[in-house]
Amino acid sequence: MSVKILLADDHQIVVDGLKLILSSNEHFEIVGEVENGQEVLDFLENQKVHIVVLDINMPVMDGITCAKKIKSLYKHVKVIILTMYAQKSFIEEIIQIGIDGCLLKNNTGKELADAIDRVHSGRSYYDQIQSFSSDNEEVKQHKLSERELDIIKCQAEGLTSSQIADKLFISLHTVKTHRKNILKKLDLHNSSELIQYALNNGII
Amino acid sequence: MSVKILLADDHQIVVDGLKLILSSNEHFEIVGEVENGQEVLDFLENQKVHIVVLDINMPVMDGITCAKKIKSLYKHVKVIILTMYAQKSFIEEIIQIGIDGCLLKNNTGKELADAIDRVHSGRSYYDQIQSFSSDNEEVKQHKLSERELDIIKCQAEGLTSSQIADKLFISLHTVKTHRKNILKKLDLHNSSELIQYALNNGII
DNA sequence: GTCAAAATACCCCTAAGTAGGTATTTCCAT
DNA sequence: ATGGAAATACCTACTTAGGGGTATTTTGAC
Repeated sequence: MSVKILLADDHQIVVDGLKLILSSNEHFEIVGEVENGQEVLDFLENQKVHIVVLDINMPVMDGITCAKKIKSLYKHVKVIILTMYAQKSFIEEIIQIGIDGCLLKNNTGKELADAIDRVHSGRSYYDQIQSFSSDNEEVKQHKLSERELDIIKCQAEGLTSSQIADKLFISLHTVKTHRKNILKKLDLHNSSELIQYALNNGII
Repeated sequence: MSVKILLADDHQIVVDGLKLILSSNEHFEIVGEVENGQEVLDFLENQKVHIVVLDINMPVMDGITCAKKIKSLYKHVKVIILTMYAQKSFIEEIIQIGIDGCLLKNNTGKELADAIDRVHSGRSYYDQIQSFSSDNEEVKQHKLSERELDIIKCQAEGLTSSQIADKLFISLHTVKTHRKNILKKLDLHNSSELIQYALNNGII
């Protein structure tokens, strides 16, 4: 029986490429292509899928959030994350969520195919990432809370602290406290570094 | 005679995909794959290439800088830019440099093949971009000077204004003036928006 | 129920950024 | 050589961010 694969990436040309890479393997079957996390969930409602290949940086719903929902709603569906950067800060989260595989986009197509085979057979596939997963302690300290992520997202939109306060219905003091904690956790020192970090780590 | 194509993208999986997409067309020949702009120039020194397909966001040397050098050193070599975002701010520059084609990564593989055919036959291919190129006036106002780009890059590193001043050997006042002008030109209002803009437009 | 983490909110103070000017010099192109 | 853009520098003023506290309430896990 062929492995039913759903591709989720907002760049059509990447999807076209992945499709061709995977179609060279005859027991792979691309059952769908979608552009964001929400569409993944919509798709899974109606179609049988073995493996979802997820881009981390997608509009509407990002890959990590999507993976979380997949794993809580469809335990049997395997998830492979495809990402542009080595996203250290997410490794702990990725493992905790139970994501089955993780590859950088500078892997080769063959490695993706290998990862799919491996994951489909119930094992996991982490490339260039084993090194991180050992020292859980430190990683854990870097993990941000949901509310802290809210703050970052608002700030990335260019909102000032008081605008964020209004939007989230909290006090200006609270916003400042959150950002203070974020900067401390991540060892950053100003908003420029924060936005850079957030973009490079798939937070926004 | 087949069209000799050089692919330049730092994501191997995208390159693998492009290769497969293009190899379905028998008069295309992928003569090389490289990871950054410098390698493109090295390659062109020794090999005959008709068309270079360039990613904008590459390490070591970005796509725009590379395209400039290609066009000044090898007038006969055609350049097609492949980019993640609609990079409004670069359109004027792209046209001025004489880049032959520009596609977003959310185009399909077939569109890339069409673009290559079109460019190879001496025409140009701009997708979703014609709309910008008409009103040159406004675009020109958004163009940033070299020094302004320096300031942005420093700020993206997390440097404060006085640190930037020290690094560039100019006065704190000058740094502030530059940033003020940048924000005004781009109609942005704080550093978070600026960094976001810079990352989305290939400035950093 | 208890404990810890998260979210909330306030205080202080200093540093930095934002926004409006004006003005000079340097450099390139017509 | 002359105009215009770019880079430089300074002024005032106001706002925002950054960094140090402390403290309460809410929430979820065990």
